[in-house]
Amino acid sequence: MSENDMNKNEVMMMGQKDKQFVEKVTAMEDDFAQWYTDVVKQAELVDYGPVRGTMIIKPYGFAIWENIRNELDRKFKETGHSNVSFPLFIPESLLQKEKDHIEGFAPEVAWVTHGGEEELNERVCVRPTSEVLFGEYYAKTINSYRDLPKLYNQWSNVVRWEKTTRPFLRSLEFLWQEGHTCHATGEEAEQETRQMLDIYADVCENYLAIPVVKGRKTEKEKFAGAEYTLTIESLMHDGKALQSGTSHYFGTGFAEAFDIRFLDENGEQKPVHQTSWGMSTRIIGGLIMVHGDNRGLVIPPRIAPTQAMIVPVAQHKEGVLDQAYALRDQLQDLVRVDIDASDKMPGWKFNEYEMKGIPVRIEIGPKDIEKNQVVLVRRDTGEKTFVPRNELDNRLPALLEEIQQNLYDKALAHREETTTTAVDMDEFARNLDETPGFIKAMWCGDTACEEKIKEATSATSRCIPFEQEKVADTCVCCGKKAKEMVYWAKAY
RNA sequence: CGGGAAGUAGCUCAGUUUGGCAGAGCACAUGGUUUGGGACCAUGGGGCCGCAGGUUCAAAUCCUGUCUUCCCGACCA
Repeated sequence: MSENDMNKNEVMMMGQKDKQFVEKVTAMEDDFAQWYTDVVKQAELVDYGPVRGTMIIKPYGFAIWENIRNELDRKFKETGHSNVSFPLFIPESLLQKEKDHIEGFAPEVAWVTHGGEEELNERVCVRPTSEVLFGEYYAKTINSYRDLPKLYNQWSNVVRWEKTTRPFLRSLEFLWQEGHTCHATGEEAEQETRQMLDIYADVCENYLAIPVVKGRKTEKEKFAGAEYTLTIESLMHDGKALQSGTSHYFGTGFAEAFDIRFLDENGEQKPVHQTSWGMSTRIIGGLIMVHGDNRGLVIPPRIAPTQAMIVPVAQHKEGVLDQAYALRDQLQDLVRVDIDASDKMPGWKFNEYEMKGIPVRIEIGPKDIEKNQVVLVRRDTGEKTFVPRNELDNRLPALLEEIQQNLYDKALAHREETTTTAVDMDEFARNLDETPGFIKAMWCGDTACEEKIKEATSATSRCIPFEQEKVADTCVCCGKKAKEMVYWAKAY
């Protein structure tokens, strides 16, 4: 079943009464960008801040971020990393120290020029990322091989003065984590780079139910100042790609610029080998665009702040609320369950929690109490099942797992359906137009071809996947001998 | 940064053409009746008409500037 068919069916399933609801959210087939904006607002994830491009992350949006954060943080700590907090400001002279780095970020840093009324001797920027702060600190504090490895991470906000902005996908300020590590050898640093990418992929696939392609960025797309950048790329519902997490290997480039040296076992001065890696609130944008539908958000159970919402029906009737609360008490050690006992109409609540993407709704009313059952309604398929109370402890967690798996399977199927191969530019352009998604195509390794492809189609190289596959012998653009297979797509 | 659209109650918008008392629906509060897909009746509260100038006896309305949001493009590791 194609995505379009699925959407039509979903709309049909809504029935007559929900037409007014549909008007609240633009249909994704009509205008995907508007659909995204509508969902973000209607699901109460964010509001806009007073400065252009800034956002207020509301309780529900932040709860989702907290769950993602907790999962990542747990894995960082399991792999030996420590959390720290570095300053918000970077003096200009420090930012200038690594040439490629400053060139990459200069166009989008925010500068502070005054403290109160007084002009500063040296202006300071608000961190767009913190490599230089960590670099300067490591230079002061690392002396011996015994100080290595240094495995630091920080959860912070950063500022990049973007021209156009959208909630989560591109905002002037965003939340993320940035890991910065130093190692005695290149091999160890490269292992770290890969390890962190694998953690990002794990969280994406197993918690957010977002399938990813792992690979390396081209020279053109890599991080400013890195030796190479590893990335996980995911595919949104509209066929555009989202860079979902990156892990950079710096070699000794920053160490040399910042003079981060250590004495090894033989008493020799050596530069450290570094990495940095980050994942941001941008991934929430990915979550919305991978799983969402015309009724709003769909949150995968493992990351959902509320996994099941109890909606009492005819709650004014004797015993209904008591039973509903008893149900919550019964379930709350098993799943993240909540109850809406407000005096809103049940239909209002149904729509509200569908908009918020809560994986399962549990209805309990007089008829259910009489039959000693509840009604479970899946958010992903809309399917209703009647479940005896004494089976609920087993069936509910099982259903949540099933939903989690189904969301991943659906997202993967969509990616597979829209991933095509192209051997020449005609086919490339046709695929991009007819089945927007990833295009697998061979590349000669020349940046000029990348630029040409971007100019002609507005698609960019997303990554050189670790899992290579030879789809032709020659470069899709210039026809010369191909070096490697690259995933291409229009990107966010 | 270019092109387009918009900003009036918490939300969606009417009113702007042709200057003359600040409006509706939803939401909110109170009371009552309701409750298996966005209930109903009654009463009530809520406004710097984005902001700053200007024109005028009089500005939501006309003029200038500016800020913000949305869509498209350019830019963006």
